[in-house]
Amino acid sequence: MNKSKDFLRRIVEEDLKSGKYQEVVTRFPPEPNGFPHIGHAKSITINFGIAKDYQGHCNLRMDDTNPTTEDTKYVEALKDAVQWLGFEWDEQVHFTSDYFPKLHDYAVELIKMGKAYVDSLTEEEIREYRGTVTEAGKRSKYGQRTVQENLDLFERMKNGEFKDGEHVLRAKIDMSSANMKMRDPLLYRIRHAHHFRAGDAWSIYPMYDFAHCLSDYIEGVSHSICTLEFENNRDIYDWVLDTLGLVTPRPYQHEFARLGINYTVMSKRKLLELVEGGVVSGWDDPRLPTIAGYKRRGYTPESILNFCDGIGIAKANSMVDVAQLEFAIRDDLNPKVPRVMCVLNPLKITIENYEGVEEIDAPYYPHDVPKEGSRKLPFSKEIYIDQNDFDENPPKGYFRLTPLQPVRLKYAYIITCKEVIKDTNGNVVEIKAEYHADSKSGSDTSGIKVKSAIQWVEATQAKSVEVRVYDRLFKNEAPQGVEDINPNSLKIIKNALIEPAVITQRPDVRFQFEREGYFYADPVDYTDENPVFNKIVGLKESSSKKKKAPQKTPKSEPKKVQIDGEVVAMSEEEQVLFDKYTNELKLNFEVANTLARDKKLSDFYEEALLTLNSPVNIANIVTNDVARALKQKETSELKFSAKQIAELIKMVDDELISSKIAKQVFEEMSKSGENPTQIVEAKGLVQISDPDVILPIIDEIIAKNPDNVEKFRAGNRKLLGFFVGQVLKATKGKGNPKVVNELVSRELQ
RNA sequence: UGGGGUAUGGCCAAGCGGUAAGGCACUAGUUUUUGGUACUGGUAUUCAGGGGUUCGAAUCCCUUUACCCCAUCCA
Repeated sequence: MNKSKDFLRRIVEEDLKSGKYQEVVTRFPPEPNGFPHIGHAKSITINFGIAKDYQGHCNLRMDDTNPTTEDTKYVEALKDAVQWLGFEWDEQVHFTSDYFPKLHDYAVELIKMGKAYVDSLTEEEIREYRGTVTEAGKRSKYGQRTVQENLDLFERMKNGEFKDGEHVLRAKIDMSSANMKMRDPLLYRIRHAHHFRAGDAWSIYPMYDFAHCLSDYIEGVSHSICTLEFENNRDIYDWVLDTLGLVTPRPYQHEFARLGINYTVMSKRKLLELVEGGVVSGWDDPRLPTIAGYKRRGYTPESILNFCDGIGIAKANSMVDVAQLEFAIRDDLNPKVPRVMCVLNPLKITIENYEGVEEIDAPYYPHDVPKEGSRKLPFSKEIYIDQNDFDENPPKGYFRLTPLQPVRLKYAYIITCKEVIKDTNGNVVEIKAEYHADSKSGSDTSGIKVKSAIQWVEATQAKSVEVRVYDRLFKNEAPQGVEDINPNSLKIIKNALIEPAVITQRPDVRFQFEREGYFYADPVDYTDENPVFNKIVGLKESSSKKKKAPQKTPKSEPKKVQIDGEVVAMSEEEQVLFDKYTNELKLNFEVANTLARDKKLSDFYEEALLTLNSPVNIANIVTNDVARALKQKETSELKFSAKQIAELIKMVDDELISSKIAKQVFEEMSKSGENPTQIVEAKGLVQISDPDVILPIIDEIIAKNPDNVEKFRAGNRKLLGFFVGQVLKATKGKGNPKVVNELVSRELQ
């Protein structure tokens, strides 16, 4: 139960530990312009889950900055989703629109700072001026406007003096930024539209990039968690808060990968298409990946939560297999719901040697579900079984009823087929059978061996019900649109037959129809007169039962050959350096190449060489470790000098310390800037090479790990690293690894 | 093409220089009056490819490749 933490929780823990925040505050910030889907559920479990885990809190905030697309019906759906999943928000639901006045004031402040201006270019011009990903953009001439002008214009925008699109407010950042998002992003636009909450009070509305960070700040959010596609927006997020001088504690944005599931679509646009195009019956169509859809289908909140928990949180775009979701719901329902019998495709059986009626007591739960409850099953000479449970010409390995193979009617008797009656088309329409009176379940003395027990219903008392059998909405793993719709995603069975107790006793709303799957009494269409059940998910089927299993070829794909791209040629200058390094200094090709191509590195290297003539070892540490430090910083920002590196390598050359220790010292040095010799002395890092000291430690480790020794001797050579590591750890890293390695392998023989 | 990300089994995903976790899927067996469940076992000589550093690399360095995001007055 030591499940490792995801990267977000790790960040939160660090921030709490370092005192950056006293309390973690997150938020779930959907735009109320569509129904929430399971991707939102992931976000909800992350945001509310983290708040819960660290005793913080999470706000539910409607990001309602675009009056033309949003609607209050969506906020209800969003609230419902959060509640259904079992989370609570503090006091009230927050709305970005509540902050419009504050947001406006911040905008004015920015203008006064000369950091925002009113632009009056047309929409098209703005696009042109923005440039492209490879070409810089250029600032509009309106960027020259004075603070006074901007203030005045912005005020008049607010007062509704202009038409939509006449002006916008933009941040004054950098029109040539490599990050397109930073090319003077729009902050406010004019919209003479009715806002579902703010009414007609505003004629200007803030853009996402301006409103979101400030709303987070206003609410005291500590960790603003969003999906990957906002990575580029993080720069604006920081810019706005920094520019306004909104410091400690202020929120920081962190991104995770959104959820993708195969055989379905998740984008709001595509979902909307399906709903509006009438492809599905509505936002709560049970085939949709919407929360409303899952809810209507019969999924439990627990199953969704467990699913979200199971898939993890990371930054790699991924596509989760629906099988994982199906597992979550089966796993949740299996120990909870009553088992009942329902025949989906009825086939009449007449038991010729049975007379009268009886009632059979049958438990609602199987032996492995520790729950109580039972019902009476009527039994008579006329019953129905499922068409699939009889086969006149069975394939090998068929367990159910055949002309030659008897079968048990679950909880009741064993029957044997006597006659198969067909219609004019050759379809089996009825079976005449005989039952074995001494085979009654629980007191079977017949000695007949059957391979299966099947579900059945008594003909006269069975209730006719409608069963809606759902399958995946799309036939493709990564569907593009309606052309990929699975034509068989909904099969309505009007006259399925169910045992009477289900309708009369109503022991639950969710059931397992034995040997079929899990079903849910449809919360909308179910009535006592016309009961309707939705199939939630089928039972898992072992491969032997699957008819024509869509056998996926295991793998055996030829290994992909990866083409190497071309490396940029060296400049003349670099080439000279490269030749010198390989020929004179005898550096290996790769090291020389790295050094020669990087001016910062080669300069640093040459300087270190001045102090110590150990070209190879210095080259190695410079290309590997110094290079890492230099990735983030300039040479001048480094805490250590080339001279100190030389000093460090001197110790390695003198075998005073191992290269492993050298790395450790290097880390220390790059943090503190202390002299390497001092670090070595202060920490007593001088290496131990004396076998007399090392041997006892090795023996101890060997004595402590007898099973690993055995495994090693059995041929698991990888364990050598384990032992060396243990010994090195015991010497606090001071053991001479080369010596330790030799001694360990000798001792283990 | 500039910038920002990401690559670990069929699908997710841990791992942060010292024995490649776990779940789903798959598979074999045991139990079973659900071809369900439960239980037990099997499934990566290898971490996108190639080099380098190191006694030791999925982890550090160099390099190549593939995929995703950014040029809405959407969020």
